Amino acid sequence: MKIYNTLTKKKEDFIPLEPGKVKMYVCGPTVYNLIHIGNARPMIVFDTVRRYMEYKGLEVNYVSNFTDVDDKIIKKAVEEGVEASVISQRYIEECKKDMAALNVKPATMHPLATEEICGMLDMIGDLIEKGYAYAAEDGTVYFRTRSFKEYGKLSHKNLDDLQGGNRSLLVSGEHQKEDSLDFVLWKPKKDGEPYWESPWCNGRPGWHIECSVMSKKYLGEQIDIHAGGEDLVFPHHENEIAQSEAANGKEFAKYWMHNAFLNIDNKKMSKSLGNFFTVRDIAEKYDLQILRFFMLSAHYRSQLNFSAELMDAAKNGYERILTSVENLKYLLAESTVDVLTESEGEMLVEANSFVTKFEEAMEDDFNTADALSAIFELVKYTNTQADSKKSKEFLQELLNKIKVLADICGLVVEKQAEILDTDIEELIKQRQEARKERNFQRADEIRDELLAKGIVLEDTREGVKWKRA
RNA sequence: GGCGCGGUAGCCAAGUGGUAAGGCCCCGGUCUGCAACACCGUCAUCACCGGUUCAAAUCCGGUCCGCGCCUCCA
Repeated sequence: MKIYNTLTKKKEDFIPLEPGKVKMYVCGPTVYNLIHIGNARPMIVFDTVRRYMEYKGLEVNYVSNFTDVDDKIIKKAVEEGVEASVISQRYIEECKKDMAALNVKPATMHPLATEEICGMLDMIGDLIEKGYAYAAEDGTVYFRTRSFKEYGKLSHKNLDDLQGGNRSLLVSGEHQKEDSLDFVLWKPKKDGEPYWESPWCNGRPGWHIECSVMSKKYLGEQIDIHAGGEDLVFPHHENEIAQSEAANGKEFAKYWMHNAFLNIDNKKMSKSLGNFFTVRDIAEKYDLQILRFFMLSAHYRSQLNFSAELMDAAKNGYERILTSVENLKYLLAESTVDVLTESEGEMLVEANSFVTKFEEAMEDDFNTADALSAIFELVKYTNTQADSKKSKEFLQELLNKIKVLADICGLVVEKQAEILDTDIEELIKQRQEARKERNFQRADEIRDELLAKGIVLEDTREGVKWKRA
């Protein structure tokens, strides 16, 4: 299994610190609103990474936080006149609903920043003691960036460029820093803000320290994979490395994975451009499985563009897989042969080549676009070979293969048993009778009537099938 | 200014040395009362220029175009 490592800018063989086990930390969202579709990309991508690893028999300890203390949360709380925790709790619940709809597995652990303050105070104290951090007059604690010799190794920046290039960005209140590159570990509260007591001042943590602390607490001082959106490379992940490695004295994460951004109609998504979509917005128009399929149709490290046209194309592609699965289930019920024949055995060997292709794609830095193409080839093979004369065992094997591969991608391809309203059932029966009598006008009327109710009929060789539009 | 990424068919997207996967959309056909589904078939020489090589979309140099990050946006 190869993983592209931002740290080394190379694809590397994945070797877990502990054989058979994976410690993985994925930076989660700040919960001040419903999550947007950009937030969904890392969730889907890294959930797929996790699923593939589990498929390969690795035990994945997957930790993903919710940042529940932050300026934006406080701002929203002030606007609504409620406690910050009301806002964060609300959006954590909503986020979990969206994740479930996207078929993103819950993390092994979803820690909250506000519940890990003690650990943060410990780590900050430790950093001060070791000379990596200092408290300013007003109680703000800063990390002494230049004291960490390897600072910049992840984002491949050198400190002098950073300082020189950003001198103009120095803002007021920064004068108390020893160096403009220093970043905040702990900051004083302002009026009306939530705060915690600390040796330096009543205040709250900086953003970066929480991930260092939660990662350490739930996964240990050294982890296998740390992941997130590419915008987090600098400064967030760079700062995490500085904090963790300075405090723990050992390499923090072996592999750093970053997904590229999702654009909307070729522009960066932003509220001011009016092209901002929450996952909930998309759910009104599409089954979220289609969004997941769409996200996996490109490599996670390439920029992906979102548009209604592309979602419609994704819908059609995704349904091609569903149709094949439905057909297999139908044939399975029709088949009267139980045992696999020799020629069917040979066909399964051929079908297996698509499974191999799928795995090879995933082994190569999780090339989901290529992996999906392997599923399509398997689907094509299935559509060509499967018919009601084949044995149940053969059909079941094909069905299993498709389901297993789709499940690695987190795609649900089996519609849940839907219950027909009795009047719909009755209409379908009436239409069949009309067709028998070659009263096609009546048959079409009924079909249109059902279509108006969102029921699409298909007269296949195997009988009448229906689905919701 | 610094660092980095990308330009492959109408659209999306794999492929990083040996004569272009897959999906969507068109078009022709089979099946079908029709439609839908499915199947068969058709559809590109890989931004441009030059170089290396027996051989390049794939390596090197240049040009044009698009994009990202550079202190809290996934």
